[in-house]
Amino acid sequence: MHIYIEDIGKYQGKDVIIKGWLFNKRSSGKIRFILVRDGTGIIQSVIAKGEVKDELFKIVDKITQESSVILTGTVRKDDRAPGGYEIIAKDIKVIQMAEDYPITPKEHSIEFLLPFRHLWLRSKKQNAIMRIRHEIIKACRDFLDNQGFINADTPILTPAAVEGTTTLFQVDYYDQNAYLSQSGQLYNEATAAALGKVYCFGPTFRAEKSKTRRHLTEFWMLEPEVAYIELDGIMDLAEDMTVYFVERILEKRKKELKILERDISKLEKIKKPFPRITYKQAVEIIRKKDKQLKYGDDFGAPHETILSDSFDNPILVHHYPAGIKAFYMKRDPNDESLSLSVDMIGPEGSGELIGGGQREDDYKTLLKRLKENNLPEKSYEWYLDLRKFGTCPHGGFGLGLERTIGWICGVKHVRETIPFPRMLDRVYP
RNA sequence: UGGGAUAUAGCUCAGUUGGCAGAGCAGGUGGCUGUUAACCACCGUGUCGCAGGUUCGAACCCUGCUAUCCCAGCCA
Repeated sequence: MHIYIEDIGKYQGKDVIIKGWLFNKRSSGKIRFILVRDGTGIIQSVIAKGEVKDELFKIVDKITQESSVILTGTVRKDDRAPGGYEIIAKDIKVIQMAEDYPITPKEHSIEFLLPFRHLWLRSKKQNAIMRIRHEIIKACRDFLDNQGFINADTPILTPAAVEGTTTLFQVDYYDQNAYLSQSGQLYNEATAAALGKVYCFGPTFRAEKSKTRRHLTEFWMLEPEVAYIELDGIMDLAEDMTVYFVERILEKRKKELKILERDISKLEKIKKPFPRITYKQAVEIIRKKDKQLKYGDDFGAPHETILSDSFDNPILVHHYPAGIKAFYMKRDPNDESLSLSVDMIGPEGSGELIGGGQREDDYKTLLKRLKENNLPEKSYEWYLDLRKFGTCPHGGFGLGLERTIGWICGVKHVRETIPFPRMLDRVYP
């Protein structure tokens, strides 16, 4: 019976079939140990001379790393085996003998590994990161779905910029130009007014000349948007969702965190309530360590790290000056210079994980903002309509998936948190 | 787009004052009946990033170029 290695514990004493690839092998006299991986785990198999056909024994000596194999044998509990179980081999069928696998069992540099990303994904740590990525996605979706959110995805091909055109990828769209979406937010506002509570989740594209450990040109963003919500409610949502997926990872993916040598105690400290501080208070905290920063400046990466080092939890920074936020942010009725915006700065220097806020919901004010930003009114006609036909206070946020995974996994650079990273100088493989 | 660094064996790196091109790992062969990144012995491997220059002599010094990595702005 074909089984997966992650389920091996259920088959003690039984004969099973494992379909996978050779991870590594060792030998000692008349006994051979092979490690087979199948994507769900790694299992050791023992091949002893005299207990199997001589022919099989010879094949084992020849199998190369990453050759595809089908292993048949009996499951046995044994403390000497990594993982606690091993398979006493009865038969091994080589589906294809791999030649000179480039990623040998030793340390490699990132320069070497990146062009082999298609193979690098087979390694233990990358496997663990991808499993955590999957779990975070699933947890966020479950969290939103349980609260009655509707997944209403927004287009990737869009007619115009959301916030300026310099950072957009342009594509030919029959006889006109289109752009790859850099946010689903504006469309989210339309679906929120149609469905109440919505989210979109998909790839977003930024043609920024960014070459930092927190940037990809193609990344995934989860964007919830809610009708009849105000800034405090948006912060509650961001906080609750974060606590939810952190708990889920600690519950279901401890094994993967261990493979990644992640300090779990840091994640166990994530508890409600998160500190909520105004932009002004944040500036004061940062200025204790960096006098260069002035009120009105946006935070750079080192500033975010100073902030995150001051707390165990993620920090919700709200009421940024309107000048450093997008045109659609609603202004604070008590102070027109401030926006009803919020960013969530992740712990341990993981950076801005969430950006969002309450949207401008007044037709005349929004029109004025468009003009101030020299945005083409015609392209935004449909967006303005949302303020003409039953406007209401509403808002939401965007969560950067790769940065979130980087934080949870304790991986510094976001390129390892997506199967195939797209960066300024890299679109292969 | 700036600032910093690197480029030597398949990989990770060392290479002293300018004087024969090195090690570990991976690979190959042999040995070992419970190995855990197994171990032991033996074996092979080079456009020293590219193009010039200085020098009796350059991996090393000088000039230019190319590529890559790190950090940052913009942002999620």
